[in-house]
Amino acid sequence: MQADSIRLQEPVQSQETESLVRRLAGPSSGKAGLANDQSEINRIIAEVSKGSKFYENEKRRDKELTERINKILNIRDEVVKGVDISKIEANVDRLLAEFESQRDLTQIIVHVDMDAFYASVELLNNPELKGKPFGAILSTASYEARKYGVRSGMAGFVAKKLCPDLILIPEHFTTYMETSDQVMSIFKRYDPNMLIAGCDEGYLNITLHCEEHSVSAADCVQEMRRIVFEETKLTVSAGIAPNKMLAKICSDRNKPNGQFQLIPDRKTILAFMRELSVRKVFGIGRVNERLLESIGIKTCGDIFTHRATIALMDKQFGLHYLLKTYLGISSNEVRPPQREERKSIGSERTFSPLDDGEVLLQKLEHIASELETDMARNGWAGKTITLKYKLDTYQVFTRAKSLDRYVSSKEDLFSIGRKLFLAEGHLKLRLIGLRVTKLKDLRAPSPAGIKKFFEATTSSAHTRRKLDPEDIHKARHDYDNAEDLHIDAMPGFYEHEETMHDIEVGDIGNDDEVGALELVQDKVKSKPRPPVSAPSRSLSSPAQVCPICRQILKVDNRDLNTHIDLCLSRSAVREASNTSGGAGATENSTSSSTLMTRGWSFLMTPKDTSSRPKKRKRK
DNA sequence: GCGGATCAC
DNA sequence: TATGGTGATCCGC
Repeated sequence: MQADSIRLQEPVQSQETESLVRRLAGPSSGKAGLANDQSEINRIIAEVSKGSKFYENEKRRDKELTERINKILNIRDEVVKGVDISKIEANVDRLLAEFESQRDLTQIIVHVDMDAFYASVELLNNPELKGKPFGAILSTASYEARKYGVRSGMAGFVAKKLCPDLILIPEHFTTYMETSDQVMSIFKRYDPNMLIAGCDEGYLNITLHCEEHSVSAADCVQEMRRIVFEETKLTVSAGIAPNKMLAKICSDRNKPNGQFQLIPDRKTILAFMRELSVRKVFGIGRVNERLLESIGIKTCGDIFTHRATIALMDKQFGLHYLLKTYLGISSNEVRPPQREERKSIGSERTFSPLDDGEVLLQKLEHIASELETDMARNGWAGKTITLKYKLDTYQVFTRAKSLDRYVSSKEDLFSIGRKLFLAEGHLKLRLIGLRVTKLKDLRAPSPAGIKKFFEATTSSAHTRRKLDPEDIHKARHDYDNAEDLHIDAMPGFYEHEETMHDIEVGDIGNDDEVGALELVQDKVKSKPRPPVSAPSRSLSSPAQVCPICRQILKVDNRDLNTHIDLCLSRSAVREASNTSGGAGATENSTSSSTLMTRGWSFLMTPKDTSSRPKKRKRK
């Protein structure tokens, strides 16, 4: 077969090609949904994309990632040299035991997830589409279309190539939002305190409901799904588990129109996690998947196998996060996002590439105007303005300015944005946007007058004038109305109350070493290249001295830094394996525990919504 | 404080 | 010909 001969030749091609092809398949591939033969689909996507600016950008990023991986592998090779692995493992195992002791199996958490939500709503309103592959660019694809590899976010012409019969329809955003509200209100009957996480999913804690109605979790969810279907004709999938991370993974298990329960039993959970691909875990995307893969971690079970490596490279991998993932432990706190948790508000627009400064300024002015409206409607002002732009090459840059006063008017937003923009010189852009951070809540009660607060809330926030349809539309669109938040918030899977300063795995560094590192980092040039042209990189590499090993190196700053990383790891490891009883005598372990807790270098920790320890076992 | 990167939806 | 918008977080300066 021809396919075979092609496959035989494949390994000759660089890994780069393989990973690039995967990258092009899009961010969602592998996360959820079909597990069918992706390779042919990926091949088509790569072929059709080839040569475009988008493709070139993906290629560049893929190359950078490959370099990053090589660097990590080098560090790992150095770091494991001559260390007592079993000793490190023993320390990790103590950490695991500590986490284990905090496991909470008492809550019944449900993750509900509408099946192909937008597409399903379209089907209701246009039954003609039934059984046909259709999609709306950038927002949805029916299950039939997904079979062909069509994904949301995909360029129309690529989608058409995958599925020539694809029907493209306009999207009806307001309808989706109204339907979403309808569905959410049903969920709220089971948990009025639920967390809405986007327009088609949410988390519920049904512990109380099940107790009060003497009903099992499975029956409760079954009923909830039935009622949603009866009232809206939409199907929903659900996962039942003792925490948010597990519930979310479970809701994907029997999709579409199914539910899956992970019984709250330690052994069951461990067995479940052992086989689970790390890619399914919230917070692990395409990049982290590849980084983990590079050190042999594909499933959550592999985390345990490689726990020593991870511990030695906590900075790169985030030991605590991965250990909790391996154990299937995460936050089980369910509550709506609070207004004061809001960190930024922004607006941005993509257009066909443009290099006329005047026209770009007009775009910027329009953005400023939209942002003003948005901020006014929701009662925000802010101190820092960030300009964002994307070149026609798809490279993204941001430029920020902090002020000594709060702003919210279009005039302020535009004039600051314009300054930032003009400082960049001549650019060819495909996107421009503004974001405001350091927010002040204009609706927050003033510290001075409680009375004022009371009047304000009763008149404007709670019993405001009747909503007209326009208002509903807008409120849905911009997520943060007082009561009914539709914020795409981080569910906050992991609480890392770091109560374990007494446990150390690889005591990374003493203060001297930290100091040395910082000293060097100060000298390192900031790497972002100037956006337009300007060849980056200094050409020659002056000789430099490593502050740790005193070796003289003829390398540039970046490589020097890599070298120092190695040196630091090495000495840290020596120390860790030389120190007998590493954990015992460290009552005051500020430096190491700081480093430990800070080690989230690339595995983003979903936000820890502090607060309300449900049943903290220890203080 | 700033800028780049990653991630979720 | 052609690949989104909003918000969050973390790291390394």
